[in-house]
Amino acid sequence: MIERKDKILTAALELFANHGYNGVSTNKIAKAAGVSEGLIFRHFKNKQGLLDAILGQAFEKAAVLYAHIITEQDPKQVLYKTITLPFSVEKSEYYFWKLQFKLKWELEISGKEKMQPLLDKLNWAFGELGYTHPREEAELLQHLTESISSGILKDGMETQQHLKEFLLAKYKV
Amino acid sequence: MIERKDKILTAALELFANHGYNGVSTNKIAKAAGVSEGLIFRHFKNKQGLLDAILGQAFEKAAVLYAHIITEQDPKQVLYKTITLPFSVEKSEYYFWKLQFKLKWELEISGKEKMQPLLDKLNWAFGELGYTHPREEAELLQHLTESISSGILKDGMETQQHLKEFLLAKYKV
DNA sequence: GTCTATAGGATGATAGAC
DNA sequence: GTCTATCATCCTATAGAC
Repeated sequence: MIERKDKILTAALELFANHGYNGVSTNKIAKAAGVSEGLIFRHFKNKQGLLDAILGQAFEKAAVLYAHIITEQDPKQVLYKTITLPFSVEKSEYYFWKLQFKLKWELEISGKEKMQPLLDKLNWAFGELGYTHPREEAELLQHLTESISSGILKDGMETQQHLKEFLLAKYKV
Repeated sequence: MIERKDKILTAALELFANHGYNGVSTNKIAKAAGVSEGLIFRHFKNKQGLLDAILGQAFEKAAVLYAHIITEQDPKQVLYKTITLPFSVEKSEYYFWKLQFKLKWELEISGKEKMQPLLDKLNWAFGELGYTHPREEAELLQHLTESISSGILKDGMETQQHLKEFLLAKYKV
């Protein structure tokens, strides 16, 4: 039995991911979830509380993905996993992922702190591999995966697939 | 004498760039411009019309910047101008630039077509310079400038400055 | 061109019954 | 937990006077 609270969360996630926070009313969310509007406020206090609940879920999902890279001990594997990460996101987590990018611009929620450990790990990996400017290489690769992710979300994974192969060859991993 | 129509455009640009299209009401725009709300609808028909007018201005500004690169005949200079472009945007055009990124996500206005001639030019330049995969190199560099632009808009130009030097050295331009 | 006033509807949020 | 009814506020847009 699917709880109504979860139906609200699922409907809100999809709507927020597709139309942004300010682009979706609680009325629309209630209708999409097949639930009365008042119930949203019972469960989440207000609209912002609903968003926070979804963001909490997103944070957990992201932490799992990042842990795979941060705990990796082989520097070449760190690069490999970083490059392939945008291409390995599950269909079921697609909306969580899109929401991150949407809110980063709409509400200027940066999520920069969450990326710092990843940047540090890349820095370490490039150093281990003998690159002369590991810090800059790390920032560059992070910028690349960021923009490739954006490309996947906007135009589909097929349009970026060839860049994965190209990057893996370029970094020899 | 500054026309009231321009005051509306200026105020709306700043507000849209900072809070997004759905995050700003015509009431707020009117107050920021020191103008009656009704005047907005006289001049621009509706809120969307106001946005379209601003987007028209933004398009013109962008076309000028891109023309500098597309008309360039020296392949090395094409790379140089592409890399330095995000760092050469005028303070006065900052809001236009930020608005592009905001709307790309909020309203899913891609602006992809506008970038195609730039991508073709980069493709040509990398080919001229003897790169074995000019198409992929072009897409990679475009992704990089896209993400560096994003970084400048979010965290300031200082935070990305060292990447400019690093990229110029990397591409030997 | 510009303002004031206002219509008509949507929005976030609450109260009370079941 | 859930729904219905409702409220005060805000929103886009229009009408009419100056």
